[in-house]
Amino acid sequence: MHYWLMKSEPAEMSIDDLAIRPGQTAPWFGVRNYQARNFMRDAMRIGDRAFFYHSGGAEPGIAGICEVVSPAYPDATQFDAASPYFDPKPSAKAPRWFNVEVRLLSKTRFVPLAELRTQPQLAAMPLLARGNRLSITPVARDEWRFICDKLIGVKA
DNA sequence: GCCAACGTTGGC
DNA sequence: GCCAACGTTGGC
Repeated sequence: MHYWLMKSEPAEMSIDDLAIRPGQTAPWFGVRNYQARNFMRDAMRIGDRAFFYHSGGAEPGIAGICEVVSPAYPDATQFDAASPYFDPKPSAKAPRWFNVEVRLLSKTRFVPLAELRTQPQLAAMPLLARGNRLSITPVARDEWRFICDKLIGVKA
């Protein structure tokens, strides 16, 4: 199993929005970055865990824990001219963008980005790298355990 | 609202 | 294939 961190702007979809969806499940559509797409398409597996991270809001940070519940499949919004995520270049035969689906496992104590930055054990996280903008980043097993055990207070 | 950092585009 | 220009992300 692999671990991830997935960013969502609360205005787009917050942890509470996810919590009230049918099955507490949502497609992670709208990723338009090749590196993040490749993580979803090539590396994510059903059963992988991910931190649900709020970005762009008043206070960024980890808000919950999710589980990957589907393989990656073509992101429908790339074909939808009415969607802000519309991309004219891909075709149905050659889709460019993919998404998995995630299910909420638990809403957690909110762990602010500023708190993550103070932890030496987490210094290598891509999330904390200077200038990082990737919306999906891998989390190492020991980083996952540390955040769950020491910061959130749940068993990893 | 600002701006640093980064990815993408497109002309050559 | 290079690289300047542009658009976007996201913390502050």
